[in-house]
Amino acid sequence: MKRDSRLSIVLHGLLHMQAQGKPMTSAELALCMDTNPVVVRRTMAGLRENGLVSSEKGHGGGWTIARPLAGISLLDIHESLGEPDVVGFSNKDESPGCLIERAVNRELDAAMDEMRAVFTARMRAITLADIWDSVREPFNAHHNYRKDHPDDA
Amino acid sequence: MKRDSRLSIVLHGLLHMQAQGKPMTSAELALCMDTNPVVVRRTMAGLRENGLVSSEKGHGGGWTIARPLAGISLLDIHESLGEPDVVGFSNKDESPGCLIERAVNRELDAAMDEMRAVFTARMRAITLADIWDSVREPFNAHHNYRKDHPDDA
DNA sequence: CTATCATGAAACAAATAAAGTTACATGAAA
DNA sequence: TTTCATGTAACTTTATTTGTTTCATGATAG
Repeated sequence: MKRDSRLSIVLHGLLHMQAQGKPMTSAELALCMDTNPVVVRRTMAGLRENGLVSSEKGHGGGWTIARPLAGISLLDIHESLGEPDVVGFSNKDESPGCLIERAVNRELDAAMDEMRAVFTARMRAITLADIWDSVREPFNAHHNYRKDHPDDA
Repeated sequence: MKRDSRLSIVLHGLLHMQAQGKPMTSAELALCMDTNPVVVRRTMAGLRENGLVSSEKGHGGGWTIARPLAGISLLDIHESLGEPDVVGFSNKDESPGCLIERAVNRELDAAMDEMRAVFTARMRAITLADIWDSVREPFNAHHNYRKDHPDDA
């Protein structure tokens, strides 16, 4: 366990929810995603706060996507996870007195900012609908049949 | 201790070596950089293997930059550190069977690749000489005096 | 009503990796 | 031959992510 894989986990789960077409429990999602029900709840909690998904208790409860797929960008999801830093390195000291270290920080900060900008731009441009379509493309090409998918209703 | 800050550490050290104009011991560098002599040796080791710096034992020993500053790019240094991944997130499973997860990985991999490309391009374009110049600029502007720096000899 | 199911949340344990530290061997210079 | 400095291995500390246990809360079925 090293790098943050929550974005990967959440996206995987959301698209399984879409494929299912009805509420999925944390336990079901955890099975799909090879993880733990508590991890699912913990990770989905931020998305619920931002209105991307909703959750219901009791019989027939579970998780549901609360908005059209085309209205949920990967950036929305990233922000719902608390915007963890997507850059894997950092300066040793963020506000040093040493002029040399400040000059080093300036260069590295510029690189980090550009990396973050590239990430943000991409995540803003991609919606869940885009990924969902890319999942269904090979299937449709093979079977030439699309009626049994929930979003075709 | 969270993110990898070795690049920051090494750059800081190299420019202090440049400022000093003579070999600096690991202990001296560690003081400048608020770290430990062993950390300095460990971090500089990769740079020595790649011929960017040299080290000498015994009296008067220490670390020296082995090439002109303009011939050392930040990418050279990054590679000498073993090319640690500069992206701070990852896929949960790199080669999953699930088609949905594969589609998710495709999107995130594309974003990660673009971030790495941006980083690499920037690091390739910047040399130690560039940063060294940016350190001296404010000094020169203030004092209008440049003769006491080793690289002006 | 109550038994069951599912989320909510807190607390704790395991895994990983960077950085710090200790200890000692090696080799060069005074 | 003493001192200084690197080379290296082993261990500890700290930070972060993920996994796990436990129990409270609330909703539905019967």
